[in-house]
Amino acid sequence: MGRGRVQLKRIENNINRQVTFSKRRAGLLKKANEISVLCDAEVALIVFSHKGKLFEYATDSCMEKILERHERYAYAERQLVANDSETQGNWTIEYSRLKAKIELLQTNHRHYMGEDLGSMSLKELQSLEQQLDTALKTIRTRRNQLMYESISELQKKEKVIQEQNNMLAKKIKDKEKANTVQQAEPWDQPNYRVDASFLIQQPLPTLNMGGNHREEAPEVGRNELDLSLEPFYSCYLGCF
Amino acid sequence: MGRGRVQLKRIENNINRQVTFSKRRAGLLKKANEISVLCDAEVALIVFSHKGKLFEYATDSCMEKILERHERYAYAERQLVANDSETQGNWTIEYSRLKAKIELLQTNHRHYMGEDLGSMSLKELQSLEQQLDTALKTIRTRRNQLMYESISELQKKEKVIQEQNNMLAKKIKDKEKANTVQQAEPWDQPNYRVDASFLIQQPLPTLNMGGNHREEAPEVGRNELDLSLEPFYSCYLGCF
DNA sequence: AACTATTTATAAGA
DNA sequence: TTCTTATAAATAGTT
Repeated sequence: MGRGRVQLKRIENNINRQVTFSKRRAGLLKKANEISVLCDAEVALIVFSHKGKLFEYATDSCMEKILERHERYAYAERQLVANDSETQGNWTIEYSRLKAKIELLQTNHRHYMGEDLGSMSLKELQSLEQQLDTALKTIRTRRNQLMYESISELQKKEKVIQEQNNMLAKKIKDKEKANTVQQAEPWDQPNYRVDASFLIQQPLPTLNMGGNHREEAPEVGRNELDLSLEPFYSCYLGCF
Repeated sequence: MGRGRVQLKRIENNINRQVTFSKRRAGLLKKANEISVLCDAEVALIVFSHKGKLFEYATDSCMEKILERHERYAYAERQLVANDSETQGNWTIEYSRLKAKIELLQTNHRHYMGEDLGSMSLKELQSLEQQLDTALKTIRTRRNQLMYESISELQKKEKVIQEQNNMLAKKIKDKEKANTVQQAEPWDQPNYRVDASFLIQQPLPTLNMGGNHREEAPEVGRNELDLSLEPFYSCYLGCF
């Protein structure tokens, strides 16, 4: 169905594979629904993309019900030999089934956690790598947003403080002037002016936190933070 | 696809319904296989005919594996549904199920913690890596939140500094006054400047938050945080 | 089950 | 992603 014949083998081109997947997934789900409705059948369809995203369809949106029905069937087939109706045997069988299930779940989970990877195919490993990559991108985007907002806030604050400092300096200067008028002498000292300037002369901190950290969270307790604002802000002056 | 259009509703004629079911079932299974192969997807398809007969397709003939994977995805939803579905069932069985679920949860958790990874296949390893990346994102988001809170703290601190500035100004004023009274020349003293400068000369804390730790969450109580913001934020300078 | 007339699905290209 | 279009496929009705 298309402009060219389709070879029934994996599409190597990444883009094409993804596009084809989207289209065929839609088609498959549609047809699953159609046969379900037209023929009064019960259908459960589960599709995991190469990247691990889940898509599913189930008649009447009742996936669990169908899966359980299937499980019963599959189990019955496995136990081709007769069970004595609803007696103790059932319990034992059920128990065995659950036990097997647990084992499978445990194995799967172990793999998700990064254990027992020896049995994974290259395909599977590639899939995992892709998913992690995407997630990482999203996180970084969000972090950047948050950082940007924080910086904006800081810049605003910086302005306010700076103005206040200026005001303060000016006030002192005025005072000095008044003094001069009264006393003349001492205010002529060159140092006097300098004395007030400390208000805006902030030491630029040398920080070693730049770039390469990968840690999740700072281990620093919140309430013991040294909130010296000046150096903090100064860090960012060069960033914009 | 045929000589007439299809109404998306149950085919009432029994024969027609059965025939259509056969045809469409074959088509559906074929397409399920195609998307699986072409797009490297993992597909599970379960179809129960109106009469209850089971037909199924699973990528690599590994139905159980795919169903388990699905179960992991839908676990949260499952928990909601699971309770109703088997209330009447054997208590012992129900108990076994619950036990199994608990076990699964525990296993999953262990995996998320990074334990017991030894048995994973390459494919499985890939999958796990993706999950970890996602976790990493979440963690970083949380860190951003913490940073935001730190900023709030900074703002509070800012207030304190302002007050200190005010104090300083007042001090200067007093000094000046005293000086005037004494007529001396205290302003030439090198110490004068230094005396006031304490207000802005904060020790720069040396923080080890930079890079290589991998702990998920700081075990430090929030109220004990060292809020020295400067180095903390500087961590990010390299990130933009 | 086979056979087609048609409808659908979809590969490519934009 | 979405739309368009040429074609391949699927399939409804028929035999």
